[in-house]
Amino acid sequence: MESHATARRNDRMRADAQRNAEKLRAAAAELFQERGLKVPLKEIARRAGVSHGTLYNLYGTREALIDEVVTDLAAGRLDEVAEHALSFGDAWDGFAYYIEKVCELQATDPAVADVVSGRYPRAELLMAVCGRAQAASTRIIERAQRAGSLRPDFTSEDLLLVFGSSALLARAAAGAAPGAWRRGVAFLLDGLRTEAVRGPLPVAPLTTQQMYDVLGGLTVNP
Amino acid sequence: MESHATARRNDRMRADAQRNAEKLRAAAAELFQERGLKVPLKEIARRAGVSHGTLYNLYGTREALIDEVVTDLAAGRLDEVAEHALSFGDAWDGFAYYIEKVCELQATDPAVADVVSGRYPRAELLMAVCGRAQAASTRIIERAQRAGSLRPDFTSEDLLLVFGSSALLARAAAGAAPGAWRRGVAFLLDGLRTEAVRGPLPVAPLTTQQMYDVLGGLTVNP
DNA sequence: GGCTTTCTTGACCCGGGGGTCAACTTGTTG
DNA sequence: CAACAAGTTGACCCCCGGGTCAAGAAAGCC
Repeated sequence: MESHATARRNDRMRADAQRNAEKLRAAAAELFQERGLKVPLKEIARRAGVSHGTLYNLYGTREALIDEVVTDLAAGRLDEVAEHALSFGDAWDGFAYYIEKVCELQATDPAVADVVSGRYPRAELLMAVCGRAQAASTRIIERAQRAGSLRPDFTSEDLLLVFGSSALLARAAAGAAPGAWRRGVAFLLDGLRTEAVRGPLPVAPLTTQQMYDVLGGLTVNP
Repeated sequence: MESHATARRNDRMRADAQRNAEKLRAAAAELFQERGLKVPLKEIARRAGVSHGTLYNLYGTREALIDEVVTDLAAGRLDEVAEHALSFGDAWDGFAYYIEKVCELQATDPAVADVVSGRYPRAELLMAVCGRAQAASTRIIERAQRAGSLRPDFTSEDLLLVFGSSALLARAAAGAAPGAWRRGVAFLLDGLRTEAVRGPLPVAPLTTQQMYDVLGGLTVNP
């Protein structure tokens, strides 16, 4: 069984259908970036100037639309940040850059925030992006730890949780205090240096599975 | 004009109304503690074994119910923690105790989390509690700063934001990784000591108003 | 016990979001 | 240009949560 959108694009679609698909892509991109990945589908259709029935017909699910519209953009930006972080001469600087930049991306683009932390597990391409990002951050973390500047008890699961809560904070503060998240990140970074360590951590690190579960709940619960 | 619930309790209510009010209080207390202050009112009525119409009749608004049921409990616990924090010989230890304890309260009781961070600004008594808590944390912070152990650029607004995001994290992690928040708090505390400071913070502290706005958005947006 | 007043009930309204589908339009193709 | 297939539309369904209110039940008072 083929995925909805994929099947459609391989076969030849009628011209108007192609136009509509394009309008929907554009509208979705806009709204995802403005308000995150869970904007009402009907609203996307409305902005595209198309019936919501058409959206369902062309994409079938929100996840297909996400894969179509958001994944590449997010992937590009995240990869770029990770790559640049690894190019720093000083491992700590690279690590700090990575955290700040990712948090900044999240703060300026709710869609990215949802990619990093929100979790749309049914969006396959998206999940691939997450996997790559996870691998990159592990490299960045381990590099900084090998250099002795990042505390050794910090794990990449911790990092994801940092991203998750920073994203929430940034979103809540977007109107009243854009940039507030920078203070939080700054406090945290100061606490992540090896010299700042004052004792063992109170609980064991999360497993990857636990981390996914937590992230999943982060944007769902409220 | 008198508030709904207050007026009702001063006049003599019919016996069955009193019983229902009590059943509703009990159900609300349970559900608020289980799932936070925004459980559906109809569900509270259901658990109380009463029509939702009765709930509206007896309390009128969610806020009145919150004031009736949650405020005292939350106030008691928060006051107690603050008081104990100030009784520590070492100012830093008191500060650290305060943060950890409040976060723990939030993690074990979603209602408290909503009191501390979620914001129900129409619940008057609740807001009084928030004011007291705010005052207490200011004292705790300033004490630790005077002792030289807490970094001087940390404000009570920062503290509230810490509480806010910790609450979200704790709630998301409640199932998969209870206690995960402790790692976050530990990292942060290490970053809040004066010795950890590595430079000036990137942005100015929030005003109290900004902080309220942010907190308000924290539990609303997702 | 009857009569009044108070209270409770549940059907009903609203809006919002997700999702489906018969009837219609409009491309496309011979 | 006609006829068929492809695509579109919007009315319709669902569930949920908040909120109201006329009718009926129950308490209290004499």
